[in-house]
Amino acid sequence: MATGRTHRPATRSRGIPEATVARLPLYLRALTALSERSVPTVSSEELATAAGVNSAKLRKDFSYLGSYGTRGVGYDVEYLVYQISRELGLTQDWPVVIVGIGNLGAALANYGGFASRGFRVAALIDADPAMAGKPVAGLPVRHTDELEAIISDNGVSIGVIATPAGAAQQVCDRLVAAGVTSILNFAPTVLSVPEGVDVRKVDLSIELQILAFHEQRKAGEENTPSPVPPRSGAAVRAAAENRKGPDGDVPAVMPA
Amino acid sequence: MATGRTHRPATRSRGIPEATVARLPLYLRALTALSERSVPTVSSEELATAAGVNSAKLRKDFSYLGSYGTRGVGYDVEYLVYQISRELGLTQDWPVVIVGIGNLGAALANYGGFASRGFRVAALIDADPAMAGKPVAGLPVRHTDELEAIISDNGVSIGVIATPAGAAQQVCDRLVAAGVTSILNFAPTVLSVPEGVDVRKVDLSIELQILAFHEQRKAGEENTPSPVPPRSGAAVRAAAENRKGPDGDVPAVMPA
DNA sequence: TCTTGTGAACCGATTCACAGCT
DNA sequence: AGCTGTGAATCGGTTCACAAGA
Repeated sequence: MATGRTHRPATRSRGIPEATVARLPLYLRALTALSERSVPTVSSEELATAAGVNSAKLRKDFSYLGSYGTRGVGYDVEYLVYQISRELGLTQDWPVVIVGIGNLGAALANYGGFASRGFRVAALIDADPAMAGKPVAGLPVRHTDELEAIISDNGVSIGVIATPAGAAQQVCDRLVAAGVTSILNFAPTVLSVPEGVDVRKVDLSIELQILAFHEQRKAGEENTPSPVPPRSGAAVRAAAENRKGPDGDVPAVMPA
Repeated sequence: MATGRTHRPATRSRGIPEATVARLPLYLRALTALSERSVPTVSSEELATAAGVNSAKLRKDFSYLGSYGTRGVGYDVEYLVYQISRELGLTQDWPVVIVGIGNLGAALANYGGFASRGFRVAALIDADPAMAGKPVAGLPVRHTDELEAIISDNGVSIGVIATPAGAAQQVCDRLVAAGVTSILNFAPTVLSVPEGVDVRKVDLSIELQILAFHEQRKAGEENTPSPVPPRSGAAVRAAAENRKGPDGDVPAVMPA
């Protein structure tokens, strides 16, 4: 990595670990709840419990932001809410576009958590001309033709893709060409983007498959004598040759 | 962690790294696409590109499953599809329930990728009596009262929570009490579950906040002389005392 | 000759444990 | 006395680079 490394003398060097960044929203949510209950201060232990992490991790995370706590006391809730909000960039507002207003896109448009916390739905975009003009979540759906204009008119830098998998890459390309540099992808495809563009993926079926893996594991522990019979290299090859698995024909596995 | 450590003599020890498990669905998707195009074999390099990872990682991942490739040739697509499917537990089918049939729940119910790949929507459940009986995605919505019966009648072990945040924990408790041991949570809350229950979280607003963080970082690199003015401990304390941030009053940050 | 499979080095993140401050 | 902040140890995961094998 050849980042110009801002040579700061003694103070905290920029560069918060990615894992920490991913937890800041969690802390922020917990802190916001405390703030609403007018709790003035909170210890790392209490806050960690509320956020579902352990206290050492939380303290280390906060230490990357600066020394915002008070030894012997804890953290000032309001102050921390502000610091984390600022660190995450939530003190400014981010216009976002949602592309693909099917069931999921509509659900996202209606999702309340979207509007709060500095995010604002600037436009809903769909390729279906029949959708154009229809109001969804109080906004008229715009046609894909307008995509570039919408992005630049609103200074949109974050795009949400909720199209079918087949359309995702080309929508992505258009978003990027129009100036979007952060993408949240709900379509079950790998998107390729140029350097400098961030993509985050939310994939229902991947999550379910991960759960199924562990679920199967649990079931196996209870009643299987040997969880999976280990197979020798020879057996493996043989099975590969005649398209057979250890327990019968290879089943037709469904496409994504 | 006090897992009984199954002492297997020489053969591959059980225990696929979590990071690897999380990528198996990705490989499976890429392989399924190749399979549909009747591609017989694939090299680690090609498959890695299709799945959006690097080839060394992919080979290491596969090595945990066994020696399923052929040196100098690559991997047999059909065979690998089957092996990964089996490893993930997709050769059996998993009945799932979706609780909370609002916009999101309905979108999930309609999501095609759900039905394929061994997952079957056993029931849609909602607390609103007015919803009961209404068909969503071809299934009648059932009332929450029936939750326990539905779980046990259908042998459901995977539950999807798409309720508002406030209801999520109690729905979770009921699911777990009824026998569910894997939960996919779309509600923006930390769920607490007993040992042995897996929870995976999908959280739109967290993903957006992470993107915003990086987006802000990008913007800062272009035009800010010094990204964030470093603040001394004294200044920090002072700010905390009078509820002030470095650039004004602490703004009212929205709740989740 | 080509591509897999894997030790070994490396790197980031988590946990431990305690010094430092209130 | 109590709780934060952080070096040091540890762990899990990634990358490197090459030996093994088709």
